[in-house]
Order: sequence, then C-alpha cells, then structure tokens
Amino acid sequence: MTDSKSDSKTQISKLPSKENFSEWYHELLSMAEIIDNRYPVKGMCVWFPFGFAIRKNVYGIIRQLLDVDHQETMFPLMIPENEFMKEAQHIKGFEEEVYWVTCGGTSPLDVKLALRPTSETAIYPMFKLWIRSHADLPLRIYQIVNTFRYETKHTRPLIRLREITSFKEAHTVHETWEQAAEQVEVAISRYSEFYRRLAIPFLVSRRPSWDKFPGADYTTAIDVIMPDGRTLQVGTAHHLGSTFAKTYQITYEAQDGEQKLVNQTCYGISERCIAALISVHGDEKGLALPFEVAPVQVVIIPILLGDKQKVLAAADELRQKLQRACVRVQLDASDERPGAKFYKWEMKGVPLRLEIGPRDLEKGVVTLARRDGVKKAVSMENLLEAIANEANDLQASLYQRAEKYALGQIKEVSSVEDAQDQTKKGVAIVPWCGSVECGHQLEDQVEANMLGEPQGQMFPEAACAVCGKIGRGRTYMARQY
RNA sequence: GGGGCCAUAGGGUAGCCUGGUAUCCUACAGGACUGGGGGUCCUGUGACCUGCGUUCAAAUCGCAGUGGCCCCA
Repeated sequence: MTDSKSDSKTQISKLPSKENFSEWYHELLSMAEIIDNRYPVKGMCVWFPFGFAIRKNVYGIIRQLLDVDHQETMFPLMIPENEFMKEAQHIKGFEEEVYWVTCGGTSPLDVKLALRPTSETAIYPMFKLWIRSHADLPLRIYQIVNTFRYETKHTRPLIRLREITSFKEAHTVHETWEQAAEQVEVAISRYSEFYRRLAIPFLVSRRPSWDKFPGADYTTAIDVIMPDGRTLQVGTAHHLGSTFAKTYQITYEAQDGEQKLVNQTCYGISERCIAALISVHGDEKGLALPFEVAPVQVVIIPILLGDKQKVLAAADELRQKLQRACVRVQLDASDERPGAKFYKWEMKGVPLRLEIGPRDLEKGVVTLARRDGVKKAVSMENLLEAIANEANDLQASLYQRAEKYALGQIKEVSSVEDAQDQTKKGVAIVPWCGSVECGHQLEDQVEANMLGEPQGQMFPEAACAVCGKIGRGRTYMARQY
C-alpha cells in the first residue's frame, strides 16, 4: 500500500486469487476474451471471437454425441400467445419471465408473440402435424438457439442471463412411457460423456417434485461443484409423460389401429457448460482448456536470439508441420518478449506451448511446456507423437485435479446441523425419507437447496434427518447458483 | 423478493466532502535499443453513464433513469 507505484506494476494484468471466486470469474471472462459484459442491456452479453471459438468446439462435441440418432433443426423465436397459453402448468412456471412482442412497427399486434423462454410450445404444435403413425416414432430432434427469460434476480455472465444464447434443447417423442423413461437415461449418459470429455466431474440427481420442470413427470439434473462450493445446474432431462401430448393433441396410430397419446422427453444444456469449464479448470494464471476444445491447441513461441531469421524459419516450418497434422496451432511471432507471450497464452488456456530458439535448434529439439506446468525437451522427429501423448496426459491431469477437488467438497452427514455446516462450503449428502414435508423442512432448516436423490448410488440404511424414519434414501443439498 | 455498495480514456484509478485547469498505472499507435518467464527510453491518441434540476459556473450538489457488483431469502 505504501509503495503504490511498484504495487500497480506488479499487478499488471494479474487475475485476482481464485479464492475470491466471483471476482476471479468476472475478470477471467474479460481478460481471456471469452465474454464482453459491457453490452448495455442487463443480462445480455457479447461473445468475444475467442470465447465463441471455445463455444464452437464445445458444442461440436454435443452435436457429435447427439447426431448419432437425433436430427438438428431450427424453430422460430416467437410463439403466438394462444399456443403458449395452452399448457397451464407450463405457463405457470414461466409467466413472470416471458418477454412479449406486442407491436409490429406502430400497429399493435392482434396476437401477442412471446420470445421463447424454451421451445416446447413452439415445437409441439408442429409435432402434432408431423406425427401420424407409430412408424414416425421415435422422433428425436434438437436445436441450438437463443432463449429469453426476464430474470429479475441478479444476472451473471454465462450463468444467469436474460438472453441465453446457446440453449441446446432436444425433444423426443415415443410410443410408451417406459420408452420415454429410457430416453431420459440415454440423455443423461450422453451428457455424462460430454462432461467427461470436458474433464469436468459432476453429480446426477433426481430433482424433488417441487423443483421439476413445469409440466414434467420428473426431472433428472446434472450439477457441477463450483470453486466456491456452490453448485451449478448444467444439464437437465425431463420426462414429460403425456402432459403436452394431451394439451397439443399429439397422437399416433398404433399398430392395432387405435389413436394413442405420445410420450415425450426434453433435455437441455446451455452456455452454463462453458461457465463450468472455465471455473473448474481455470487457475491463477487464467484459463486451462482441454486439448479437444482449445481454440489454440499449440502455440509456438520463437526465441529470437542470434540468427533470428533462422529461428523464425524453423518455427514456421514447425507450424506448417502441425497444421498438416490438423493441430490448431498458432505461431506468435509478435514483437513482445517471450515471457510476456507465455503469460498471454497461459491466460488463454492453451494446452501446449512449444519454445524454439538457438539452443533448441542446435540440439534438434523443441521445448514443450504443458499448461499444468510440466516442461520438457522433445526431439523434432517424435514431435507429433509427443503432442498426442502430452494432450492425453494433460486431459487426465485436468480431470484428476478437478475430481480431487470435487470429492473433497462432498460429505455425507446425518443431521440438520452437520448439513448446515457442510453446505456452507460444499455439498452434503443427507438422509431423507423422500416425503415432500420433510424435504421442505430440510431446505428451511439447513438453509440450502435440495438437488435431489443421487442417481446410480446405493446407501446403507439411515434415519431421515427430519422425521427419523429409517431408509436408504438420500438427497444432495447445496447452495445453488 | 429484501438490503448494501458503485459508475471518470479499452481496463484499473486520483479528483467529489469544500463547485472553476481531470491525476497516475496499464493498454493502444509510431520510433529506437532489446529478447530462454510480464524490458527500457522518446513521442502521440484516448474519459467524467443518460436525462432533468440548482448555479455565473457541475465530474463534483439534488432528483429520476440505465447499467454493474456483493450479501441475505
């Protein structure tokens, strides 16, 4: 404080500590050029080209995973009021959050148009037209679109937005309830694969009945534990049963000639997955990206000493070699000092850095530095192989680090008091008999949210933290974003 | 839903209390020397959120709006 001049110098372009997660997060978004939060409408942000490149790669994985048996499509942004208002439960869940278009130019519209907060009411009237017979089923489509919700709470870049720019929503239609239930499992397994590829550990749970999607029979959700111990919902899959089928009269002719109501599911992921990606892997130096989604996978830093032309030529040769091998490579031949470039590209999360200078040329090697700190010399001949290996190792190291943190944040507790303590810093697994009454009491007393029953796990018998009834039921509890 | 803090070059800030000339760092542009972990020097560009009010005069005082951040439900 006394030496403010040297203070400000050492703080040049430095991130706040990740301990101070909120500040770190906001700074990182702008310093790593992911999101520009200065757009003058509340809750609406601009993707920097670099951030958008991450988005493109990440959503490429989603597309890859869904394209196996889904078809990508695109529905309109606006939904006529009469269609939107048909499904009562659904409206009730969204009515306070809908933007309405009421005028065309200076003329009031006869039928108001809603900006989709999600697209069920846009898509399902069309499903009614598309689906005639059992031969049309199952139907699986998805779209990646923007949606609008008038959030009154505090908005947060990528996490709580008024315009969600990157909502991947899938909608499927099936003959039976069981087939739809199976589809929900498929959805969760695809999402699990997705987050594994991003090296992000996650929790899967069945949301309590009072927190399910409006109009759904049940909701299964994926949450990620953020660096401050709060959880972020980063994926949901809903079994819609025949609720919307009744409302929109979506029926098919079964093999026996009878007209039957369809069963549906929908499931979604938004740019919150990018928020999780950034937050889970990032550190004091900035972003840290898995090789698969990094816009720049390898950066080459020439060390311009001695015969500069020779070094530059070698660096460019290296660049071409990697480019031919389909590596997203960038040669940074700008006029900055090497150290400054190291910091710059570390901020952007580049997984691998290659340094090439006179010393390396002499020995026929390049210096390879991994974003997680590992640094070694590799020979020119084995370079491509070394890059592939280091990319794999880095992926494993990212995941291990993240998993270690995540596991450390989850604790089984048996009482309301312990749950209260635990949810201050992470996730509690609390014995719960499953009743709505006890659930509400838990949320009130623990002062945290119930994520719901952990999926795919077995627990020993224990007493419900509220009523004391013995059973195997558990619920995750956490402070949620 | 409730409460608090805040808004000055692209980013970070000083100035505001006590009304009059806007500070420094960084970034950016040009130049010179440099270059294996944030280089130095010279020159230059660039700002008082919007509206209304008070006043001879508003970055500064008042009101409203917009936007941002934090805490609690």
